[in-house]
Amino acid sequence: MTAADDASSETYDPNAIIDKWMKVWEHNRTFEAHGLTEDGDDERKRSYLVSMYPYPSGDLHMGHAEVFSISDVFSRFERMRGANMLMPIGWDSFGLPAENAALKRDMDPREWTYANIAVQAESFHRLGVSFDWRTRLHTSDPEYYRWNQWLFLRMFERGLAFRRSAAVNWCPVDQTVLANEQVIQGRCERCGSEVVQRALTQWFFKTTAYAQRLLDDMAQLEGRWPHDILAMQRNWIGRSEGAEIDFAIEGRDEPVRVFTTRPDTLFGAMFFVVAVDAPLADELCAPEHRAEFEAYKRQASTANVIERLSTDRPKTGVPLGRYAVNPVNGERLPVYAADYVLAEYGTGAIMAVPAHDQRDLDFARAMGLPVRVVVQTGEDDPAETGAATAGDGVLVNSGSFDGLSKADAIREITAELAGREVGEAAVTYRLRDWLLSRQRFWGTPIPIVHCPDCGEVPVPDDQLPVRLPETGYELRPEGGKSPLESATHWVETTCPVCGIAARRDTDTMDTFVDSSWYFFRYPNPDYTDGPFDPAGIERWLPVDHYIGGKEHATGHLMYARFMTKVLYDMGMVPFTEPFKHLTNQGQVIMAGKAMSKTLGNLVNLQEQIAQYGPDAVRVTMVFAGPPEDDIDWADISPTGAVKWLARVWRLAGDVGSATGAEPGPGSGGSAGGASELRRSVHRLIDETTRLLEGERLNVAISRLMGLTRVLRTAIDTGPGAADPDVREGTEALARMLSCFAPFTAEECWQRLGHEASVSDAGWPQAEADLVAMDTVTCVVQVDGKLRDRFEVPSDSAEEALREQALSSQKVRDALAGREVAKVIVRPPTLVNVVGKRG
RNA sequence: GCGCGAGUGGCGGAAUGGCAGACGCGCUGGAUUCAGGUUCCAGUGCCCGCAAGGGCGUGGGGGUUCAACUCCCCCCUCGCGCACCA
Repeated sequence: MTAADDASSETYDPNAIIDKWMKVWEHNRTFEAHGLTEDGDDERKRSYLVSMYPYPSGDLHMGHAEVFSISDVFSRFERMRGANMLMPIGWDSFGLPAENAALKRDMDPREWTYANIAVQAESFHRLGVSFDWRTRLHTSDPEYYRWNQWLFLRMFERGLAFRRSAAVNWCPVDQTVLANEQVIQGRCERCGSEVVQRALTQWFFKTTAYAQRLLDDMAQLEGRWPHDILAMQRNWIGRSEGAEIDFAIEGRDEPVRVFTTRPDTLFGAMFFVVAVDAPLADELCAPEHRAEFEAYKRQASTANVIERLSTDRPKTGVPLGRYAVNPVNGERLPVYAADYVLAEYGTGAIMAVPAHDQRDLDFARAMGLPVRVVVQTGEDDPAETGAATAGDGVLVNSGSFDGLSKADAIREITAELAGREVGEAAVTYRLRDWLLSRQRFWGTPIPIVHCPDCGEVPVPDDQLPVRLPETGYELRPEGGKSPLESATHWVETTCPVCGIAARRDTDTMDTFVDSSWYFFRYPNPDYTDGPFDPAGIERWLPVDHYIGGKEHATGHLMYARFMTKVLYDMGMVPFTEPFKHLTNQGQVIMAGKAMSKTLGNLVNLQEQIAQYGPDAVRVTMVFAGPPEDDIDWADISPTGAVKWLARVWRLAGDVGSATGAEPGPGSGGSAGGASELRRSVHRLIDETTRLLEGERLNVAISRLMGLTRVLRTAIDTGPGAADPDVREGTEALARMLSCFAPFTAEECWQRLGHEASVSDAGWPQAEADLVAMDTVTCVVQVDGKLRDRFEVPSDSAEEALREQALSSQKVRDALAGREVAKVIVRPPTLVNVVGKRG
């Protein structure tokens, strides 16, 4: 009876078609961008879509499947719509896990890394991701990290790369320092162990010099980056406005400067606090307090970061036996050392105003120090309640400034201090410089030679790259020393300037250096005259659409923005922001928890693919919810996707094998004579298109499912499989499906009698006159509640709809005799009849 | 503590001021099948009712509006980020 009977002897085998189409795409170079670095005659709009590159730890996992499934929908959609699309792929192949794996197995990190890359590359092929494989790069290749070194040297020349001693985050397990961005709640991001503070000499990039620009340039990203990422970055940069104020110190020539956001509370300063780990504390300590101070300092430095972070910990500190002088009233303020003041923020010293700062009040109460209210807010006395008052109010106990509001007082007191040159308005940021040196092997060697005579000497450009030594020595880091220290032949060199014996720097770079610019190199990964090809930059950059997880909000994304601004200042790129549009896909979790080996709740991607096929896994990921939402794999199953894809596959088989219809575009024709089927098909094409434009991928799939049902019904109970309108709809379905399920879509396209590739067939065009509705359903409400509905011409006038509604029996019943107070008409879809009350 | 976001059927989710629950999963019933972990059809928010139909319903409370899942205010719960940043 139906054509389905003819095709029913075959079955849909999603895994049998993988190799076939992989080879076709590769042979036809289907997904290669046109003219990577050369001008061509290609008139199409160029579009550059980048997914955050993977780290090669083992095979691809469910998380990768999600990012790349989503990315591939965006990319294929744009390509089908006529863009000259570049979707590159590379590997973030330096880093700790490779090194730890190598140590465990007693092998070279290179072996482990490149073996994993090979596995992942094959898995990407089998997932059907439409990469241009010519872009492939690995950051651990000397041809790549050479340019990390080159960029480092340019930054060194500009004073943006420098070395200094600082209290740094130290992971005792991984035996390396960590950037602030890599410390999560006091723990190492990698291994989860508690981070401790150590004083070490380390390399930094001067990100603080770009704090204001990182903030200002967010204006370019507003609306095109997720709102919460921008909020996190703004928070992370942490701009504070206030004043810097000089306090004279008795017995010291130089005053000590403090930063405060509340210069209006200066008359309420009752004591003065210096960060216990700041050099200033050591300097200011009077001899009779030395023993007590040293004991406290020791105690504070052994506290780990987690303890330091706990906000409700009682305040502690010791007096230093010195006095600071308040510049506005000459009062002598006792100086304390305490660990609640941070050495790294502001100037490492504060004026303490217990009445109006909770921390200062806590400290004052612990130490029995006086409290003086200087802003009358109407709240109860902080000395009694223990709650500092931070709100607006009127100044009291503040000499000639009494009576001023908070805002006025901030302005006037700052001006007064500035006039006497003991203070000035100031801005401070929470952002710290980027600590980039790591005491590990598997990273980019820092291209500096330490010469006993010349100091820090850059390795000349023509000697780059400084290659990592071959292994064969102890890789295990120890005691804060890089494993490279033990590669004696590598370390020992001569000074490039004076030629005497010198030593190479043995630190390697944070891998976030690698990832801060990799997207610039993709268009020409073999370029040898610089880190990236200017022609590629000109043609493809900045990135039109960047896709990746939001765990990189204040790390990678901040570093990439920083690096782009540095490159802009160097004249190497003509833009200041690298990523025009950012999408954060959610995570794939399992039963409410992140998947992890330790929890034993890993879902294996290859098993899922083996069971359901790559297309069903892709569709399941994309259909599960909006791209930015997490997917709980425990809540969903690819069985629905498999069923749907098989349904489409049978549909294409039925239409392809039906006699009487030739392959080709639909019959077209005028809207007047168009079938209801064609109208439905074109309406669904239109909706799907607009949903994809709005990045509503999950809803777009629901429309394709709807199209599938419409076509099935048309075959079974309508005009049949040979009908040209059915063919038109089925071909449109195959084309649109190719974004989500590329293998199945190719197979359908072939069953419909076409040559590969469906990806070259173009996106179906919805015809406007078919999309437009002749009639619509008009709903009639009484007092806002639905009471009736009728089909009306879509150009119905307001008056006609009003009359029709008022003559409805159901409306009259609902009114129950009440008079009509008002009728709201929204032609042609809604009438609301409002009855009189009472 | 500060910042951001979310709460809709048994589940994932649709609906961004105008028909709440599209689409899918699951479940129930039926058809097909030698068989079914196949396919197809129908049903599926809750309550009353044989039905027609009616009432209730988007975390809670208030408000704006002819009309609120949607906008505003308060509260509750959950998630994420930062966290002694002066």
